[in-house]
Amino acid sequence: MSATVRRVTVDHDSAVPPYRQLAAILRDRIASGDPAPGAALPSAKTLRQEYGVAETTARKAVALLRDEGLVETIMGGGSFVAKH
Amino acid sequence: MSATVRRVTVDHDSAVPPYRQLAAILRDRIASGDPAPGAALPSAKTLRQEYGVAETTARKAVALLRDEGLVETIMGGGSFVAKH
DNA sequence: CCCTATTTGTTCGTATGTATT
DNA sequence: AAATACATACGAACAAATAGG
Repeated sequence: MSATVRRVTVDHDSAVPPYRQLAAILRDRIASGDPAPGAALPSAKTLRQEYGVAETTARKAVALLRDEGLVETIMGGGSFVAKH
Repeated sequence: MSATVRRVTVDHDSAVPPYRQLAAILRDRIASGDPAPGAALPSAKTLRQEYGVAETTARKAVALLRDEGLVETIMGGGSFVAKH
């Protein structure tokens, strides 16, 4: 019974663009409760470091989640997981 | 009875970001029937030249209209005024 | 209240990939 | 095959809002 290992990185050689991959990763993290509703997502700068993408790419990923209503952003404050 | 002259350019010193100004300009143009429904908007490159903004900024303006359902974009083809 | 660091918003320029014409 | 057009990425820069001491 070997557990399935899921790679949690961004693959720049994939057909799926990095910003969509990162959005998917963040969606999964939120679905698993980390970060929890009301809690902040990592900053764009942190996402850049953690996933090896440009800061602008990280922002684009978060913007996608914002458009989906999954997160709410406060300018200068951060992006937070929506509660409802 | 002097007609009101409306400036149709992007002001980089305005509080309103250029991409929003350009989106408003294009909205007005579409509302006035130019371009007409089904017709193509100027390309991002043309918008760059006509309004003095970066191509990426022009794309962001068009993306806004796309999100509003005002235009439809065909990759490699162009952006067209929605018909309904 | 002030100063500083952090964080998001936006722009620009450049480069590459992919689809259309 | 070539030119045009959209999609995406990266890096650098500055503004504006926020957070913390």
